[in-house]
This record gives sequence, structure tokens and C-alpha cells, in this order.
Amino acid sequence: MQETSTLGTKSKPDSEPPLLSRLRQMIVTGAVQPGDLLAETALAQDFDVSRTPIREALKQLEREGLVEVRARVGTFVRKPTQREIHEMFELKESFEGLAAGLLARRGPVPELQQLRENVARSQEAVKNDDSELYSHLVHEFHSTLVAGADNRKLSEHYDLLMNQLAYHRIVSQTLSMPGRLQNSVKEHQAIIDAISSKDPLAAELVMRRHVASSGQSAVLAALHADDIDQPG
Amino acid sequence: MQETSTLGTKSKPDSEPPLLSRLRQMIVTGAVQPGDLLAETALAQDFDVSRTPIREALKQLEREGLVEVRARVGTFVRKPTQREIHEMFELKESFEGLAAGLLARRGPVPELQQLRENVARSQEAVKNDDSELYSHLVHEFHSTLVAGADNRKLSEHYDLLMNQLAYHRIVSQTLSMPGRLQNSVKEHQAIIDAISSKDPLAAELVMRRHVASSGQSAVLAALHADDIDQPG
DNA sequence: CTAGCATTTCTTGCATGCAACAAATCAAAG
DNA sequence: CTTTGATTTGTTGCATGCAAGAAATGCTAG
Repeated sequence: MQETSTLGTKSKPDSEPPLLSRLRQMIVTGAVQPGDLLAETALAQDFDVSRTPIREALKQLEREGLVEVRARVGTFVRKPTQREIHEMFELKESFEGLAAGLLARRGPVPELQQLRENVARSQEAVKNDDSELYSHLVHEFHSTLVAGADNRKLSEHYDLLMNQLAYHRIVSQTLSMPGRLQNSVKEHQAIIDAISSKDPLAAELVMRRHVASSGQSAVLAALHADDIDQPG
Repeated sequence: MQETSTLGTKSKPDSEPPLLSRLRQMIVTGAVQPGDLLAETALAQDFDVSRTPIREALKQLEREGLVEVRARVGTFVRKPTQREIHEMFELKESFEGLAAGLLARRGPVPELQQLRENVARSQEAVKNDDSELYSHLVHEFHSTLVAGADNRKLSEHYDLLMNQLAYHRIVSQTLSMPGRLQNSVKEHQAIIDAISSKDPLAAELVMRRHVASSGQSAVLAALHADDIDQPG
């Protein structure tokens, strides 16, 4: 898998250090697993720089909640606790609800057409039982919606949250739950309808219900995944 | 002014580097003003350490949006744009609305008594026309409410936001608007009532309306302050 | 075989030196 | 006086060396 960039939530085009981006990608894509050691010296050799810039990037990632730096022991990829996942889905619901409401309040919404096309392609993906494509489209739908809210601070907080939710293993597995795919597409359509109707309250409400239900599935999926990963 | 800690939003007792906290305090309390240069060498001498830990702290503050590091030029205290202030108040409304709803959902809420006492003291402050005390109590009310939501991730995002909103000059000035003090106390009481009634929807709604109205005042106040600061 | 202890190894924390570059300063020409 | 240019000053970016400490390892005694 060479190009993992298609899934990355960027929205930060203003000169972020390349090292930071690459390290973050390694974590959110699962190229390095929770518990793995990210030693400064080793990374410095891999990226052909000194320890200093590596160290700065790792400290940033610590602040983003993606790694844990234990003094004089090592820097490790972090795995969110069950409680944190629950908390983050509460936040996700709030963020995306806010975004939907803001979208419904905006005058012209160029992103609406993009969302409509997304739903159309999602229906195709469901019909073809292509869960991988569908997973990608779901991410794109939510990402487009938040970006369309036209609130950069919201986008920053949202990106922070989603990176920590480790998109892949937690969100992806959610969708394979039987029956949720069809419902999910219908809900996406309902969200678009509410936004088109310029009804902020309805848009927010529908969006939040949608996130809440998918969140429950996701938390359950994460719980189940834990049973497999760590029987303790 | 020795102890500025009474106003600091902590909620991060887990060993944050002291340097980072002190530098952050200097910014949010206004000890250093927007536009001021924070040179690594000078700070290193002030705090009697080398440039390295200073540098790490400044990079963190850059990520928190409090400073801007311009390569090979200098690190400067940042001032949020008008647009960012508007965006952040939209987020604040969402955060505190979420918190109020979560509080109303909780079983026992130990913080309720604390909030009631806060309102009582706020009434006293209004009666005595002590706007400084009142300003402090308002901050405490909102801070206590968010903390009571029992969602650490929410608290983290909230702290990030509030630090960037530069509590003092933006929020403080808001309250001196004539007539808002009495209204504000009534609204705080209404929020407590909704939470006590275990009515999450009402709690969130009242909270959001409260934040929204205070936000409008705050944005106007910031705009006015800009007229004074920079006529350009 | 086990338990305890010394040692070795590996990691981050911090200090410091130098390079790269931007911006301010100052001098000289018109 | 203004403008243009060279020079000086100041700043961050990065590499590297050493210290402090934690944890793994191996050795020794029982």
C-alpha cells in the first residue's frame, strides 16, 4: 500500500513539517501499532535527519494524543482507552452536529453537490457489496460535511479528534455490521435533505442521531476488538 | 500580581512541563502582548535553562495557536483574527451545550451544589457592582460546568479553545456591557434548573442560547478593542 | 532451578556549537 | 534629503555530545 494519502485528513496546507505528517500517517494508518516503540535514534536514521527534528515531531504527536513519551524509557504508539473512545464519540456527535447546522445556515453551499454525488456512489457501493469503497465514501461524506461548515477552528479540532480515533481499525470495522450500511445511506440522504431545506435544527438533529447510532456500533466494535487483542 | 493561577484552566494534573505552563500563563494573562517577540535565547536566560526545552515549549504553544513561529525571524505572541474569534465562539457554544446536556444526563451531579453557590455569590457581586469578582465567578461557572460533564476529552478541547480565546481581554470586557450582568445571572440559574430537572435537551438549549448571546457581545467587544489597538 | 544483584544496554533530557537566513543598520552615491 | 547597497546583528534550524535513568541481561549464590 503505497499511497495512503487519499484517506488522510489534511485541511492544513500551510506548511506543516513533512516529518510530522509522515509520522502521523504511520500511526493513523496502522503502519505502526499501538505499543510499538518509536525510538528517536532509529527514526532519525530512517528519515536521514538528526534526533532534534524527530524529537520535536514526537512531542507534537504526544500532544495530539497519538503517542506517549515516557521519560528515559521510550516513545510508544498510544491506544485510546475504551472510555476515551466513548468520550470522543460524544465529541464527534457534537462537532458534526454543529457542522450540519452551520451548513444549513450558509447561503450557497457548494459542497452540497459533492455530498449528493457521494450518496449516489455510496448506493452503488452498497449494491455491489464493496465495503472497502463504502468505508472510504463514508469518511469522505463526513469530512466534506465538516469542511463545508466553513469554520477552520472547527476543522482543526475535528481533525485532532479523528486522528486520535484512529480512523481505520475503529471506524472501518463499524460499517461491516449487518444492516447498518443501508440505514447509513438513508441517513446521509436525510442529512442532505435537511441542509437543502435550510433547516439548521433539523440538520443538526438528524446528523447527531446518525453519529450517535454509528458511535454505539463503533464503541461495541472497539470493545470486541479489545477482546481479541488483549484477553487480559 | 503574583498568583495568576486562580484563573488558569488546569485540568491537566498529569505532569505537564512547568516551562510550558509558565509560558502559556504569560500569554493568556497578558503578561506578554500580541506581537511581542519571544526569543529563545532570552527566555533561556530568564528561565535558566538551555534553548532546547524553551524551543520545545514554544513549538507546543504554536500548535495551541498562542504563538507564531516564523522561521529564522522569531516567535511572536499571536492575536486571533476577528474571524477566528467568531469561529471559536461557535465552538464554545457547542462545547458548553454538550456539557450541559451531559450534566443533565448524569445521575448524581456533585457539581450542582457548587454551581448553585456560584450563582448566589454572583448575585451578591452584581448587587455590589463588583465587576471584577463577577468576571471571575462567570469563568468559574462555565469552567465548573464543563468539568462536571465528566468527559476529559471534552475538557481538553475546551481548555485549548479557552486559552486561545485569551480569557482576559476578550471575555472580561464582555461583561461590562450594561444590563448583561443581571440577565447573565438569571440565565445561569435557568441552566441549573434545567440540569436539576434532568432535562438534557432543555439544558443544552438554554446553555447554548446563553453562550450565543454572550458571544455576540464578546465579538463586538473584540471588534471595538481592535479599533483602539490598531486604527489600521 | 530459582532468586537476587551487578552490569550492560538502550532510551530520552538537555546543553551547546554552527549554519542559514531575515531584517535592521549604516554608509555612500546621486 | 532620498535611495541604494553592503554589512552587521539577531533569530531560528539542525547536528551532536554527554548525562541521567530505566530496563533488560547475565552472573552468582543458594
